[in-house]
Amino acid sequence: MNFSTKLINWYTVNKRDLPWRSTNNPYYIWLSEIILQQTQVVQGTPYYHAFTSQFPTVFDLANANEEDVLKLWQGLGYYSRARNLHWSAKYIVNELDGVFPDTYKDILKLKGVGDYTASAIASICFNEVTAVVDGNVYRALSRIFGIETPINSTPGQKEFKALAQQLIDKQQPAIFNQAIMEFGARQCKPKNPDCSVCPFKTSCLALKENKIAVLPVKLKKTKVTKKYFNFIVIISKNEKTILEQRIGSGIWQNLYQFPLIETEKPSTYNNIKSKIENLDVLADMNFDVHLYNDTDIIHKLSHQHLYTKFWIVSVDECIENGIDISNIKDYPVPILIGNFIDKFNF
DNA sequence: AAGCCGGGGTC
DNA sequence: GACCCAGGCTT
Repeated sequence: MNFSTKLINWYTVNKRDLPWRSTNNPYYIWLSEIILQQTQVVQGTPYYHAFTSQFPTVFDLANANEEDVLKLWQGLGYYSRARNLHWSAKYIVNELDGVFPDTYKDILKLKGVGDYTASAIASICFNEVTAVVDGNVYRALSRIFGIETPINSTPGQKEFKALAQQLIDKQQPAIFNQAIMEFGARQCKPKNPDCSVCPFKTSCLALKENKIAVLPVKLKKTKVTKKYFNFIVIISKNEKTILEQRIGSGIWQNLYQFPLIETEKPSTYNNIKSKIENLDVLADMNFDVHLYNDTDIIHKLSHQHLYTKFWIVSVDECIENGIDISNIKDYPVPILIGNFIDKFNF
């Protein structure tokens, strides 16, 4: 039995019933693929339902405000995905008359769509024979074929793409692509896979040579840096607070946050209080400062650990700028801020 | 080629 | 703690 037949037989028996498997509509497949980039199915599924419900067509998404798209994306992370998704929806509507591109080459022109996502959409929706290579495929192929080329190197990416393209079932590329990803996710798992029930157990080179735990090979790891964040939560007499939109480069682009004072080292009360006094919005005002969280909240991103303090600043005067606290949940915020807003009793 | 970009889960 | 996730963009 050849590779594809073995794989698809396994898939037929073991596949999950997932919402996006019941459609070939490229708009829905696109939504699912963007949502699932670097995201597990269990985490992404609620967002898939939310997006298809709130934006049933590409026109609905294109007509939305970016802020509404970010709000719906809140909590999922990698927010450039949401901004690019919105950009591409407008591009499809304005430049393509709302017709979704139907070839790998044209799908690749969408922002936020790279080789993997273009291959997935082109094969699943349009039966184009373009092999997908995601984290699951890297793991499965590196083990079955005993390939030790680092998967995050340029030669590795080319080698695995070529191998997948050679293996793909040209009669049913849509099924093959979904099958190999599902196989990597459910059978050829990162840790402790049950190789005794694997359809490739007799031929898998990694199993034969006891290399399951060391494959796939990956080049180094990005080192994590520590940052010290102080969020200034202003509460005025007229029940307003200040939210600022993050602009420019860096994390959480275009999301909102309380005014942020970043320090080189853990801050002290006196240290922060003097900096709060210099905030323009509080010029010549009397206020009281107290620390909300006794111990730092450590928010972990992929390459930063944010040691976070929330400082509550009560102002016994009215402020003119700022937003009504009653409307605070309308703004898209990073989950670190969102958790605080949910817990804090304004 | 290397660094950056989230949040949640497993082991 | 280390590693992973239906990756892609910027420098």
